[in-house]
Amino acid sequence: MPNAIVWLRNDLRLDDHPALRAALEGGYTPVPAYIHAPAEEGAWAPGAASDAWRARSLIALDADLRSRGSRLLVRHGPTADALARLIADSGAEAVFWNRKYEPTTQPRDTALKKQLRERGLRVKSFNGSLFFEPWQLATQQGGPYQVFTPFWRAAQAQWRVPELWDAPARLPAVPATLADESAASLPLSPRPDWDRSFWQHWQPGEAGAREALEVFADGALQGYHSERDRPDRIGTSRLSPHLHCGEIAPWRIVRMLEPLRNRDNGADIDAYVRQLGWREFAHHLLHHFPQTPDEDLNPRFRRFDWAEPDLTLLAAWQRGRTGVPIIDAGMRELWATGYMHNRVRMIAASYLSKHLRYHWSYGARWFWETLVDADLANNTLGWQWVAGTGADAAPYFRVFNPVTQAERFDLDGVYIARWLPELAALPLPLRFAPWRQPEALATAAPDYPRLPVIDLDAGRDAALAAYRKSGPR
DNA sequence: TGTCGCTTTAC
DNA sequence: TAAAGCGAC
Repeated sequence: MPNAIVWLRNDLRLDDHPALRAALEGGYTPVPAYIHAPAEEGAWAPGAASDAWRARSLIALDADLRSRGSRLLVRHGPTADALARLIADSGAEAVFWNRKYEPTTQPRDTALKKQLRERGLRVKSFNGSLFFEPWQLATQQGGPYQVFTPFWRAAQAQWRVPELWDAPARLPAVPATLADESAASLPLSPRPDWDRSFWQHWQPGEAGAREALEVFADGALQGYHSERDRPDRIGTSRLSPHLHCGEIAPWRIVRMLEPLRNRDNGADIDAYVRQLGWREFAHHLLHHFPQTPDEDLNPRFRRFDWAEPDLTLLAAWQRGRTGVPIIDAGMRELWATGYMHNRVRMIAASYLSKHLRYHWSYGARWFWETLVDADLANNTLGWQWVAGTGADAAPYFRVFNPVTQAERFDLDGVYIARWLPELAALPLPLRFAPWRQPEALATAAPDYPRLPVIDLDAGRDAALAAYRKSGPR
């Protein structure tokens, strides 16, 4: 059988893998390959936490391949050279991959496709990660959607969920002449190993993704619609890092959840699928507005009076020492697990971009380095949304009050107590705003900040004043 | 997927 | 006196 390179990127799975399927159905021996080439992703090369995740995911993928008689080839970039060498060494006649949509990698992949075809290879790319290609949905005028609701309405009108496809139990062996390099040898793990504590919370890899889906389907799905905002509960799917690496296809999630639909959980399933819709929307926006990882989409903010970050305060935000418990709990959850509950992400992001008035890109960069689910489309949309600078964004004047939010969503203070154990001794209303009783705080937690780094009222007022000053419209 | 301050309404 | 309603940011 002729060989076909199956170039793996953010699709580290075997089931529901269009490129792998195309190789097999085309009568090829798949040669699965991963090429490490972070420099080609420019300023948004994967951050440390998602690298650490990917290192484990690659090892899991290699094990899955080996259990079926194949294996993963690992190579170093430049990608064009690594592919050329793989093609030469294997005599491959075809190259298949699933598309990525980032502004740096997409032009690279388009150019590669052209070059490889000119050399007589059969090359084909597929949609391996989205319900819709980012260019597929368009407004009546033919432009991109900038508001989620009409985007989602259009998506639902054309809704089609791909068939599931299970990879065969046996795969053809990769030619023995192709050299091995262990996935474990890639420089993807942070030093020092700050990620050590992550892995009691996560199992990277396709099996881990499938297990996370089962846990969600049997648990948090019931009541997801209301509980997903509760950081103190396991109220979310926790599938985001698995989705980011492509360890599971979103259509498999939908196909697994839909049969569970009953009288009680219809709103829960709809609410979850709607979140997958935001992921689609994020990719749609990144495709049409490729500058948005670095620039405000709304031009009004070019003349907005962002504050020059004080590096000490920025570090306080990063490491959970702002003096505002719900934010510090979230930032410490992030540091300890590589993840933060979505509701808390919004509260922490609002504080950075409004109370502190730092440009959201400082926060986006920190999340990029520390989130295991860091995804350029989602991270960009999320930050521009909270900061009020993006598409269909919360208006800038919508300022979250972190005390009110904590009272509403962490009502028993359990989340705060979990990540800020030093505050667990404080009684309830005080735990949300400990500066209101300095003596009690000093006794319970002598090392915790006495006051928020920015006073809540003063920060809010300054943000609103800056917004007014940035002009009409 | 907000907050605040003010007014109105209900008791 | 407090909950509910409303407009402005």
